[in-house]
Amino acid sequence: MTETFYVTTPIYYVNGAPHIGHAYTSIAADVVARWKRLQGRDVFFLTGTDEHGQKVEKAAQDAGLEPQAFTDRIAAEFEAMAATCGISNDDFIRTTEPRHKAACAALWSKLVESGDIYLGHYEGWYAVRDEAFYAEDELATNVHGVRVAPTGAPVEWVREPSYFFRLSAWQDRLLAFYEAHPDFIAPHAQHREVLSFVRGGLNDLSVSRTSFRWGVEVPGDPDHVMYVWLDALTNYITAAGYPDESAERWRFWPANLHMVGKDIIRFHAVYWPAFLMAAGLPVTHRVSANGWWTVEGEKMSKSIGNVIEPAALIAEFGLDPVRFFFLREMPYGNDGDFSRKALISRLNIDLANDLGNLAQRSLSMIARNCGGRLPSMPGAPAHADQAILDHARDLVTLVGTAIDRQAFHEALEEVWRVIRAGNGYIDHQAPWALKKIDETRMGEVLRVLAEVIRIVATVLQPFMPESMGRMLDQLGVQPDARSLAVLALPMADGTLLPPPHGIFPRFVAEAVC
RNA sequence: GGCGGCGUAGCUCAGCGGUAGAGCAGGAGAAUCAUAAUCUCUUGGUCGGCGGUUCAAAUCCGUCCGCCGCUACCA
Repeated sequence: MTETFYVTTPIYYVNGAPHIGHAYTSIAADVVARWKRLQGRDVFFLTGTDEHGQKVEKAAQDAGLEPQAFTDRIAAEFEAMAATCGISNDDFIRTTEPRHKAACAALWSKLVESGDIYLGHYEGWYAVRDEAFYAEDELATNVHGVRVAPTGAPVEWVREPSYFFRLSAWQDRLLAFYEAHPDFIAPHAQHREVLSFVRGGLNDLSVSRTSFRWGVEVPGDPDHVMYVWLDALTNYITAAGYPDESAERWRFWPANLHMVGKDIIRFHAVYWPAFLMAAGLPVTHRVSANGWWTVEGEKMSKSIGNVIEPAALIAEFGLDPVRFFFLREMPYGNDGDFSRKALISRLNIDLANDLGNLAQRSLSMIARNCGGRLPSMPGAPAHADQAILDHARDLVTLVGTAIDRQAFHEALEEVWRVIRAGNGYIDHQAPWALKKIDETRMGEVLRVLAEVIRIVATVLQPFMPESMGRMLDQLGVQPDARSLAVLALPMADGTLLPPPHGIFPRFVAEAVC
């Protein structure tokens, strides 16, 4: 039986339109999903939208719509974003779907049965304007003698009934879990922050609200709706069929990887494993947090007005260059900066000059000097032939281990070392000179290059599916021969190749007036 | 306040105990198959400051300076 692999994006909160932060996380998860498929794994890749909560209720009101109509609209935008970004998700889950509400209710009942949910009271200083509770020591008294939050909003003492999750009881078991699974939280800095947070002690978590209605109703107590994070996190098991553990998709649980933004690491690394353990379910293997994108060195925000929409970006530069840029430019565990200059530089130098041109110069020589047929491999490979072939073949392992650590930029850097070596190889071997003195050797050199490009294009498919598909087309590699396993087999000598066409045109900036 | 991260060539970063590295940018040369793309060589750093440990420190320890993150709900 084929080994399964279950990878998720976060479900995106529908209180605003998709931006490059959402697109980035989805593309990163997509690369993992596509890589695992290339490895031959049985992959389930999930994305979707988180549609409940007071903020959504309010955003709907502001838009003059019923919450469901509002979320239908925004959810459609996120589905469109997935399509625009070439996301290969196997399902798209919305938390307003009946299957999800059923899963939430089932999980809730399970947690009640296990004694991990109890009814109590939530009370504290609440600022209506901020929709947030504040601790006593955060408050100040203003000139009118009114108690106010740090934001200046007046607060009032609120006491409402609430269900609680007995999170405090899970501290030791969580710490034991982290110890037993040192790779559960990535990157390392996030791991430490979570650990320090849990070591600092955990309070029971309020998991229901009575102050608004837009949520999943608590079973047996319709005055309450579930806390949005309990609702939201459950999506990962809903899509696997929960509570039906005989469901066809249940074989994918536990998930292998939740890709998330660094702002929601805690929910995934603390609450989620606690909920799962309390429900007697196995815990996801790994939660990996990515950083933020700044734009031209500045924080991306609506007020600055520098929010970048993925669709516009892709329309201008093309999908694959944008995917490549995101994954190459964001160093694992850090924030990344988005700038037009950097994007154009990556497109022209890395894609057009290095990779595109390597393929074009190699393939056009085969087209013109070998009758467009793939020449034979060297009978006795020269040292230089063997060196670059070995280097290229190592990519399968190097890229694979980097992707397993979500170190996408390292994976790409490894591939580019081979591409640069390819350009060095062709220059040193100078097949255009060999043409006049040793046509057999010229053919061998071109075949080595074809082999290297084939490996490069194969391992880059998850990053740039469409353009690498075209590159493999030009190498005469059949669509069913593009997995990592097939790389072990040589291409067929004499294969007739289609005429080569440039894959990555240079981006020429419009003339500045 | 507590916990943690970062500070290395103009820029983005790797190295984390043993004669300072990569990519990009800059300079010189070569080549001409190719999307005027490529290749080779090269300029450039007292590795934030100061002290300590060590035969030897970007690399370990202390301290100071400067950024940044987390400290219960925006990817």
